[in-house]
Amino acid sequence: MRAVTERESEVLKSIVQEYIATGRPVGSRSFVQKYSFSISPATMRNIMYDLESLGFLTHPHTSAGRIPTDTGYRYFVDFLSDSYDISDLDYGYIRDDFMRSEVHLDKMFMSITKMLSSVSRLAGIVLTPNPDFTAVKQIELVSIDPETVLLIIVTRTGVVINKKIAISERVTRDILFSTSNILSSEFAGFSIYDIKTDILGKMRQKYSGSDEQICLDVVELALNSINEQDIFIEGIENILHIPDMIEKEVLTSFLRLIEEKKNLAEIMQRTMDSDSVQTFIGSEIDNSYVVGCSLVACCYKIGNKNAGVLGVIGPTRMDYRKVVPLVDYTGRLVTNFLSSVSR
Amino acid sequence: MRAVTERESEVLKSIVQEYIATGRPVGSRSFVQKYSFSISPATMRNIMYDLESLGFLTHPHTSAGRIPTDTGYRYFVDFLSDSYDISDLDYGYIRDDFMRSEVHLDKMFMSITKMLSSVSRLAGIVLTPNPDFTAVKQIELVSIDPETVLLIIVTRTGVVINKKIAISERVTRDILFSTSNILSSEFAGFSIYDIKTDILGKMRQKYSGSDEQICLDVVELALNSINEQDIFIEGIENILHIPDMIEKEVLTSFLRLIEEKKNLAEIMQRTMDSDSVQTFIGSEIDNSYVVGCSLVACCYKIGNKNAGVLGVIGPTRMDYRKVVPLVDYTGRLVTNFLSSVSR
DNA sequence: TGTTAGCACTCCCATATTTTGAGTGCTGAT
DNA sequence: ATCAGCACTCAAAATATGGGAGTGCTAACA
Repeated sequence: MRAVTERESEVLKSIVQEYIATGRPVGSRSFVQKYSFSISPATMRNIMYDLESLGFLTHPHTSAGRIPTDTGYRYFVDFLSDSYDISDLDYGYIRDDFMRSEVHLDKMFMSITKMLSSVSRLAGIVLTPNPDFTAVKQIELVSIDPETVLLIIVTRTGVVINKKIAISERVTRDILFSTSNILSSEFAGFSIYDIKTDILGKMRQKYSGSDEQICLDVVELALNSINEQDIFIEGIENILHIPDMIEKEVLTSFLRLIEEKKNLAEIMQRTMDSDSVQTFIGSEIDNSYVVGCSLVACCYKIGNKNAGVLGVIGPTRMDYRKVVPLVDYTGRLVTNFLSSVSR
Repeated sequence: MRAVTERESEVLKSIVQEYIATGRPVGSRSFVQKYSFSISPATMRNIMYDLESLGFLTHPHTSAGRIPTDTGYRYFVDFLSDSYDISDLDYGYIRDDFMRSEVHLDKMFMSITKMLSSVSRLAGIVLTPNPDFTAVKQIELVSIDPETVLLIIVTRTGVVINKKIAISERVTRDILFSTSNILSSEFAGFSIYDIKTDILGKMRQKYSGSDEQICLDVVELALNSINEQDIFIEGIENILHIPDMIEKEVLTSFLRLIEEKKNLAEIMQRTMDSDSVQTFIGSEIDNSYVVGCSLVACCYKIGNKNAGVLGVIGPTRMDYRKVVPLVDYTGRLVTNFLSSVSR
């Protein structure tokens, strides 16, 4: 497959933009006119034909204008879309709004989700931080009945995680207390990830044979089963006011997508490796069923580790030039906030 | 306004049933035929006319059949609908399914919500128990930094509630520890409600002037701010496959309803006073905006106090004969489960 | 060889027109 | 009270019709 020429690129870019703006198939004549191309409609048709052979465009029926394929959007987003500059969009008020919001972390994420949705006029989505990567501030063991111990972890971000642990052997309150102290002093400042991969091993040697050993084992088990990532979605009703979505197939795939939160979390996770905004267009989201929807997402960090993901879900025909910088900006905002709060 | 005659009742009942089944306005001729009424269509028209004057029926336009008004549905549900018998519907498998599910309470509620949605083919909804009414098993205070104490409450149902408390005055670990012990012994077995209304007052007298007094005050504050009721909703996409819902107004009001979880929780709360299944038809849900949606809900208990609410949301034209017993049955199921688990 | 005008053809779409069928409301007779 | 009969209504489906915006192709031109 041959490369795309300069002129073809330019045309493709304009076609995608035009289609994003109007939602109607783009035909040669009016398009040449509107965008003041200095070529005739006939030439435009030839270019369109070529772009179609290359897989970037298609038409709904013989005598209709062209619309972008998923591949076309992909090429547009990767190479052609010049995002608006943040400063042009004036997101200052977002920051102000945001800073006024409560310190409670869950509420913060909820308000971020709402904000993403209301600014983009699409659905906002936030995956809360993977606790593995947040630094532990304090850790505590509390006996709640003879066979159960409650493990409480307070993170630097102020989140409280608790996990019940079944404990078979008899462990006295004193042992719990001393283990708590040991854990707090040894774990403080490290992330759960560090603890699991590194610290626990060292401690096992250090305390082998002692009474506290028993506790260490179950604590490890408990740490491995921590899985407190939540997903927030807001603005579903925005989506329904979008004409593209009324097509039953599209709407169904959207709803199935957001209802299967577990699956959605996995999809979001794929962003975790990257530091920049990622777009998932149509079937790229989930090769099975998704039609007509796209996801724009990026990570936010705690410390210097990617901890969670936030973004926007909407129709494939969305204004990436605006959505991408919005997601980008919001990501940085959350990153900054979390680093200020977990200090 | 005069009373409804026997015959009118019978006709109304059949009309509502017919409309629930078909979704099409019920006209006199075909209706008389289908239901083998021994009257002529003309007479039927007269009856329909009367039912319309009474406010139970309406027509979409002059030459269309009749459809029930919200008042009509209300009358139907209150006086005319003979619910299916549980045994006819064979919900045994629900119980089996359910008993196989995990003991973790959140997961239990989630699976109940899913079950309600999949059996009714509508949206299932569960309001988790008001912690006020669940008995406290254990209570613990843990210092997490000089100005903050974490209050941990474990309920008999195994739910862990935690609440950060800002504490201004210097409180030593020892005082926290002894307060924890006092709280655990004094509170154990009582509900948070009991504690707030009764126990705390008595304790204040008992410990007035002591070091622990300081803690008691903040604990009271913390108890008052506990508000851990969650709402689970599942099966939203079921709703979209229902022809009644495609009307934009209906769909929007449905989505606005379920998106405003806080508001929805309040609506569900209204069921708390009653021990039987409640139906909210159309505007009864929320006198402002709701059109075409109904809520069928009932309470489940912990001990003998109504603790939470579960139910089904769907179009007003839903099959109450099936939905009502389903909700009823599920409520009992959850009640039984909770009493078995909190023993 | 790339560009373009011209032309035949296609097909959607909006609009109007007609037909059909299920319905109502009324009236006068039983 | 009940009901047959009839005129009337209206939505929805089926059927035209014209126009507009589009494509693809070809042949000529720079």
